[in-house]
Amino acid sequence: MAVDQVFEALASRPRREILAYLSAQELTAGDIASRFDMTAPAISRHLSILEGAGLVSSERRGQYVYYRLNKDSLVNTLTGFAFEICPTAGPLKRESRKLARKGGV
Amino acid sequence: MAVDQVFEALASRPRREILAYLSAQELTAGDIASRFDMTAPAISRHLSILEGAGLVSSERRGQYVYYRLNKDSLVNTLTGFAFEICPTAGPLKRESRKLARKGGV
DNA sequence: TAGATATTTAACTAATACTTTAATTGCTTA
DNA sequence: TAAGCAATTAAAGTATTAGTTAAATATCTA
Repeated sequence: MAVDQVFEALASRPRREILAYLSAQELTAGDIASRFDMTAPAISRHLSILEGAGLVSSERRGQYVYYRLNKDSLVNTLTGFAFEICPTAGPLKRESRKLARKGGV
Repeated sequence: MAVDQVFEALASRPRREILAYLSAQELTAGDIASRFDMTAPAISRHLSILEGAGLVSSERRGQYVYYRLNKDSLVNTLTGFAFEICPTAGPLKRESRKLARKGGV
């Protein structure tokens, strides 16, 4: 797993915001660009960094390129790191309880 | 919470390694520097970035400055972000189950 | 107090990253 | 095929970052 690239990719607020947008639905590059005060090439670069880190995937459908979030990749990297640094920290355990109560698998 | 600073701080392999070292025990700046092929001033900078992000704390005791990990800060930020992006992703739930089974509070 | 050790700050250099404009590629449709 | 939209790549400039050495600050000890 490309931990270096993941953390590098996350070290940018616009890139984290892109992930947040993609968490709700897949979007075209243009959709994403329209949500930022930034040129299309700039967004394209950010997207390629996110894709290089394995955090998103892209698929061309006709004229458009659709991007979607790779949720497992993101969560695996973050929790993997968190557990490595801090195997039994409180907050994560609290989240765990919450999920367990909800019956989340 | 300074999410920006946290992710900025984590976007550096040596800084993540420092956190890993500190996860086991508190260490002086010199202890840490001796583990890297880097000058003391460079390490000092890394430490101040980590401290600025709230990920570590420092305390001078006599001649030495001891650094320790702020576990909650790290885990809160990472899991907070992971849950924001991806509230019910598989891996985290898997970790949750594991912890629940162990009886981890 | 003088000297030695630990750490940080300052000043500088080299390498990276970000953004913009301009040019290019891929696809659609008239 | 030509025109037009979507998206990326290329080129170039600016800004930020990481690292170095040298100097300053803090503390300990002889």
